[in-house]
Amino acid sequence: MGMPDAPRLDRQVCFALYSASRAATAVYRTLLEELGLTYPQYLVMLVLWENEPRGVRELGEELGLDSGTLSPLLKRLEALALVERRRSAEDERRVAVHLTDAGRALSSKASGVPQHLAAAAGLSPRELDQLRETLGKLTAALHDSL
Amino acid sequence: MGMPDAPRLDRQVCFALYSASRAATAVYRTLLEELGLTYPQYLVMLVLWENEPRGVRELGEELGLDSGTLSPLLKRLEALALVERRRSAEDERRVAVHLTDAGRALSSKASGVPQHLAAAAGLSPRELDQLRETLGKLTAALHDSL
DNA sequence: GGAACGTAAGTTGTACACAATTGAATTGCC
DNA sequence: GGCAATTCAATTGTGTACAACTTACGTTCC
Repeated sequence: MGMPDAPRLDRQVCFALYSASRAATAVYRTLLEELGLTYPQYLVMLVLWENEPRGVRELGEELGLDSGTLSPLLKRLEALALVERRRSAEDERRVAVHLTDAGRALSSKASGVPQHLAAAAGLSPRELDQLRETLGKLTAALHDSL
Repeated sequence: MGMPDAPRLDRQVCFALYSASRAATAVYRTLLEELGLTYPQYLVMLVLWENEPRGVRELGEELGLDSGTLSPLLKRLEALALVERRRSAEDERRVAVHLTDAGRALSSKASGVPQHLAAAAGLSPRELDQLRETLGKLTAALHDSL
């Protein structure tokens, strides 16, 4: 029944991680549908709601995404009229991403999302805390190993 | 400094999940490079190494992926001569995915991957166990909420 | 002040994910 | 038996991810 030493074991943690991440994205998908955002777009908006304007590189550092991902994503946010990209006057290489009024206004419509997600998670606050901490350690160790 | 009630809190667990998952995929990317596989392709091979042949739908159920993801992925595995797809004779709708000799042989080359990943994770066996369990509960709850 | 180096954002190409649709094959139910 | 409903895989279209490359701009250091 199966190959003698096929690495089944490893499916465990990494596959669990992969599955959980996709499941969370799926829940976000339904919640964010009425806002017209995807999960990565929502993450960018979260960063901008905290503090704006931000450079593309800055956004990339906060989210761990590179310009290959962010450039088209920001173009779509701009097409939705939620952000504006302006070439910096001092440094023409930089593009500052500003919120529009509509982008700022979306913040209040998104304010219920975290509670919905916490409810859908079905874990106690203690478990969520523990999970966040373990995932942080894991991410750091994985990055160090590269 | 920042919007009054922008939902920063929620970046925590879900963003941690998203980051950890991408970090794990990045480590797999370097490990699997010499095998010529991506992480999702490796997952499919793991399932096939366990038991073979499998239908596309079966693979999809094990991995939580649909035919829109699997069909092109399996085509690439076939182009690599690791699998063969054969229309079932009894039910012409079904496609059975078989391993080739090369596909079977790859199993031994992949046998070191789990250990490498466990080492890169930097977590104790107890933490990994706990993490796997919590992620399992989380994934189940998230799926139930849809 | 001009070449070498470095940095920022964008582009290209490959590979997932997933919703929605299609088309072929099977099953159920009259 | 025959047709509607279902099932299966593939396809289409959109949106990430990320490596590799390009282009434009700045900085340094002669």
